[in-house]
Amino acid sequence: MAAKILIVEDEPAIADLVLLHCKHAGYQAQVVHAVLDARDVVDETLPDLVVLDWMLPDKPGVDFARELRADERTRDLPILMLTARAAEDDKVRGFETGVDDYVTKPFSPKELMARIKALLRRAAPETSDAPLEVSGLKLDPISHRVSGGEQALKLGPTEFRLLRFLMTRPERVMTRQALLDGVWGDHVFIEERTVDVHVRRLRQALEPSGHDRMIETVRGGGYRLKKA
Amino acid sequence: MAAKILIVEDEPAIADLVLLHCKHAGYQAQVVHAVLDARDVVDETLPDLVVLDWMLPDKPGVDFARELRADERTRDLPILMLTARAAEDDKVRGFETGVDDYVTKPFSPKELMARIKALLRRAAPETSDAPLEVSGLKLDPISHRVSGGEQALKLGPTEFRLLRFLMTRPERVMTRQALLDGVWGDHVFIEERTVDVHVRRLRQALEPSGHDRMIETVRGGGYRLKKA
DNA sequence: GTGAGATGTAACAACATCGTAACCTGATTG
DNA sequence: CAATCAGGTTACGATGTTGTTACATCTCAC
Repeated sequence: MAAKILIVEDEPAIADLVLLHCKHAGYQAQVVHAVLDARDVVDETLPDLVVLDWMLPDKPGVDFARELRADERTRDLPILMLTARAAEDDKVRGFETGVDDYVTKPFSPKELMARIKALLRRAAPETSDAPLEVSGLKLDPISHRVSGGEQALKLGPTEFRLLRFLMTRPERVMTRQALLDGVWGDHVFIEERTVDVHVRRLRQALEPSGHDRMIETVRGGGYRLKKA
Repeated sequence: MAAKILIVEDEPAIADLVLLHCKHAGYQAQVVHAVLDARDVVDETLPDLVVLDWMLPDKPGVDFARELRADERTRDLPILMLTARAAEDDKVRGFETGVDDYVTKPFSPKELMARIKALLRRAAPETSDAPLEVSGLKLDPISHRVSGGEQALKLGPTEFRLLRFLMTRPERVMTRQALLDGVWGDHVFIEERTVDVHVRRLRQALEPSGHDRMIETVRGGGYRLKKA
């Protein structure tokens, strides 16, 4: 399951360079040349990381970054900014929009790939224990409380971890194996069908507030936490 | 009251990156480039957290970490190690000296900040002697008096420290290990089940005023002091 | 429609967690 | 020294949780 990378870059030489390296590293990469196209691709495929040029024909890259941050669906999508400018001022502006990392041209492909890898490795914002909310369903990792609307919900430990995992990755289809790795641990030996049972239990636990319908089954794919 | 962060890093690019992010996150941050300078700053300002590079011009960062651990004043000062080496071996060496966390370059600024935040939160100071009150339950750290409503309550020493610890962290699920670290001391070797017994005793002591129900059990998680 | 594969559901036995009481030790007190 | 007390550990039973399995139901290609 290779990570999907979207490259937004109008200079062909650079775009090709990055694309090539990404593919070589085993990622599923795709180039677009303008923000307009980028929006479409993000909507359709929801990539795992965006490599974003600062200067683009139709719109500055920072603006697009801001757009991504504004949308719940892409709030945590890692963004790596690519730019010729090295001025301190720009760095500040970049970080203020929530760009995750910053590479100035000319760059070494090796360094770029290392940073991409690092971002992907930690893409899962599981580390943060900020309260989560998806469409009225609230989960607080600190107090371990879950509520749907005004209704307090009672979850078992595994259901809690499962829901937390899903809420940090809304709209994303998670395979049963991915759920086992993420919720149970990387190397456990558990039947995939067990996931189904826990999804069922989680749905049951969410029923009182009606949020059980947020968990969609993707036939042949896995499960997905629907946003609205 | 922003937390003070000291950054010990000789590579300007990285130092700036970290500094920028710290400031952006609202911390009071300062960069020094060598252990020699770091010592001075620590003595003068006693920061709340140190971001420490592994390799420094005058001395390895680990050595400085060891120094900090040896001094009573800085024994509990959180240290986050920054290193280019990814070898497992180094990680072990880092943790052995009492480094609290470890980030390998290249790193995602987002991840770094998340870890800094986590470390700062973990070190949340017990220090204040101000009287505590949570939902009608009152505790005075100075006179060691506890009362629920009009009812005066009688607690043993350990129960008192346990209650105080919980009252400074209401609504937060505390694992048994966290309670052992916080109430008994950081590295004691005591059975986790012992916590249960003391929670039981504390509940019994709170029973006269009915506040015993404030202490909730979180199955598979630990205990939590309910607020309302 | 039919059949095969995928998913939902319920039941179950193994296991883990937790509350509680009892026990033991060492320190303190009178 | 005896009595008391606080604190840590252990044992046991009640209850909750979990992974698996078997069977029901659904979906889709043919």
